[in-house]
Amino acid sequence: MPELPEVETICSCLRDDITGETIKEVWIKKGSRLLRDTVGPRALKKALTGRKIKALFRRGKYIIMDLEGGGALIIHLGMTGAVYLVDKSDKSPEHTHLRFELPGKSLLLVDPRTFGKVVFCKAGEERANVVLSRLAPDPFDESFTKEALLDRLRGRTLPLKAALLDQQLAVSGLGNIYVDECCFRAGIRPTRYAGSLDAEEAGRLHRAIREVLEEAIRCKGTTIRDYRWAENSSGEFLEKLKVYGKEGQQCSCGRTIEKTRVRDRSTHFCPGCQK
DNA sequence: AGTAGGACCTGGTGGC
DNA sequence: TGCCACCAGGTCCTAC
Repeated sequence: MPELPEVETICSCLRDDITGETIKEVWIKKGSRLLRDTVGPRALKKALTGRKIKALFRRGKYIIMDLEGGGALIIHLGMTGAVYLVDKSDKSPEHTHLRFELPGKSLLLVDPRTFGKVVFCKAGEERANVVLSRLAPDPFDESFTKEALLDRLRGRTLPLKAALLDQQLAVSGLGNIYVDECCFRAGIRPTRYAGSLDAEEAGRLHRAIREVLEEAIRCKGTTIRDYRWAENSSGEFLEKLKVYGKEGQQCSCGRTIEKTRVRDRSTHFCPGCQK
């Protein structure tokens, strides 16, 4: 499940290989659900063919491919999406939705469960994109401070877990796995009301979010089920998880990790370490 | 406006 | 062995 560290890893792996390259040809899966929120396949093909890739970067969990001369392709990988390069001679695997022919290589977007999506923004409309303009600060953005975090959570009556999963509320880029890990590192129960955090706790949470994500990026993400950061490679953060998927196991403090549900999402915490 | 909960989707898994 | 219910969760939609 691609969250911020996985998306960051994908971008940094692909960046050098595709920046400056021209999209020679575009193939789109017939009736692809990933295009449900953007222009039709014919228009998309026309908009991309012959264009040079100017930059590839990330905002929250979104991948943004800037095109030379304006315009951008915004990609969200949902739960099971993957973007990677293959040889030109390689066949597209099952569930390939998009294939760009680049000089010497092919760029694939593969997504079995089609929770992901692709949106094309015309020149000058990139900043106006509805999704991106509403996104909460990126955890590594200067504007993401402990004061801003406290401020955004203040007065909220929803569970902290739900607040951190909301990409528009306090911080963007966190998903189910990293929210649990960040709350554990901060020593705060994810079931608490978001507005109940004091300044000291918000400071701990702020630091935990940056530390956990930095470490996960160094590990090239977490591999659980279908996520791969590139073809035939997997992240190593799985081994560093402290609570996610560890229910019934012993925490280093001696207590047993518990699993509960918050807003219908599996939620893991240590009753000893997290108040 | 804030909050809650269901829908979407399909591969993998475990029970029978 | 085969079948099937169930689970995973990011985001969007609707209801209150």
